Amino acid sequence: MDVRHADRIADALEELVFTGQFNDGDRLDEIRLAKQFGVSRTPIREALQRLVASGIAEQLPRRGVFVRQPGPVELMEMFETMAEIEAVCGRLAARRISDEALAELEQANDLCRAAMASQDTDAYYRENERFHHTIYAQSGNSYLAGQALRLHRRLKPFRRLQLRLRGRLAQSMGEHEEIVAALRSGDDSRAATALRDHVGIQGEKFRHLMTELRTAAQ
Amino acid sequence: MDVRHADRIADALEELVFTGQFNDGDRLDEIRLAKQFGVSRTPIREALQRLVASGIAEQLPRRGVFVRQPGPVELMEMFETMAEIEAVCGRLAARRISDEALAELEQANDLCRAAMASQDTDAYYRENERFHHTIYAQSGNSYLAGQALRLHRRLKPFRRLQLRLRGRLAQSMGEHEEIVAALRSGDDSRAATALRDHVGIQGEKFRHLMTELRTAAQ
DNA sequence: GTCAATATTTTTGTATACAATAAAGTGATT
DNA sequence: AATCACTTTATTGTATACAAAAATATTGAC
Repeated sequence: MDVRHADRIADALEELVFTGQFNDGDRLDEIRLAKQFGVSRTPIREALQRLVASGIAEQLPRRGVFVRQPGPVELMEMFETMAEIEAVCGRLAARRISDEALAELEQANDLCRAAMASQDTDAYYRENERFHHTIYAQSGNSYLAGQALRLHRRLKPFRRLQLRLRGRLAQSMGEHEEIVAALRSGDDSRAATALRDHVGIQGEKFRHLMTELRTAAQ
Repeated sequence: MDVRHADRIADALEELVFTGQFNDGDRLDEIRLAKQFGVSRTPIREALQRLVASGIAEQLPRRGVFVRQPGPVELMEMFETMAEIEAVCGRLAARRISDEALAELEQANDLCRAAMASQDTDAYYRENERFHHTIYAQSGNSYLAGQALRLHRRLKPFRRLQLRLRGRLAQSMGEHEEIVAALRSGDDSRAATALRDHVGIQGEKFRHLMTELRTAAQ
């Protein structure tokens, strides 16, 4: 457990931002954070650099670092990008996926279904993540998979809100099955479409995300 | 011109890595760099953090920061990802592009052609970039456009090698015209395919990139 | 009381000092 | 000669000190 303070603090700050402990535009005060974490400014500044690099915060030279929560527009753009990237992963995976991975997708779906039945939200999220991560990996392009993973993580706190919608879980499960079927058949454009529609936010999903965002902001 | 040392140094180091002044695995010695740039270790360390964040270098805790040049496999993956992301930009742009932007694409193509005729390599690169950046922007998704731009920049040094291939420029111009035609017709899948094929590396292009890489490594 | 000019405080950015860990060197033992 | 323990050196990570810029407070004129 001998990890650099800077890394530990960066993770902690990320978590704080993601869980809504900071509002958009809040200044991340070095001295205050240093006292809070019981370290000097140096590791705090390194951690802040990491937040800036990952787009969670913004740096104004000689002014400070400010948290930057995505607004509705940017959030929509990020979800659209995620949908398109997952579609690409699916397109490539349809031609490259292994039988083992197909089995893993189905297993993840089974466990998702079980989690849904037993109201085990955590398990559902875990298996849902495994499902998507497997598709990223099966794109056969680890750079692309890394990018997908990165954005997936960035959107995590917002996806959480989204899935509370009544009946959404059952619909999501059906979409997962269509995705697996498309991948199994090797139909790349079908897989791309299925994933794009699954991840994308339109119609009811969009309306719901907006209301959730409004309430979360207060 | 009152810019932070750390930012200036990060840009300089990026440039040094991109222009091949460092080999894969080279350690970026803080003390040496500090003397070289005439500053203390502090801004050097901030700059190194930025390189690590952007994937140009890797950090091993309590060991140092090492430059990480992509090998042939990762490079192919990055080019494939670039091709797919450009395809996505094209797919979205086909439905969203403005008449002004279409005119700008054609102007960029005209200037590309002129640059080709007068052997003005710099002008060619400049207009080629404008062509692609315009398509990113016309995706109507500024987050996606930002990601595309980021990867485009990362691949810049390698694209330079690639385009030296005799006759490649003329072929590239033809592909540009097909892309514009697809965008003008609003045919999203045609635009996606045209861009994917244009950016992707297959057949002769692949073989050529590999030999260029081999010679560049020495 | 308001506004501008100036002084004070705060905060960032950089330099330096120090502590902890890893790497390199040294010598004894087999 | 090779290997292991131990010492020395070098390098990273963190703390602190200082300089410069920005933010804030204070003073004085009107």
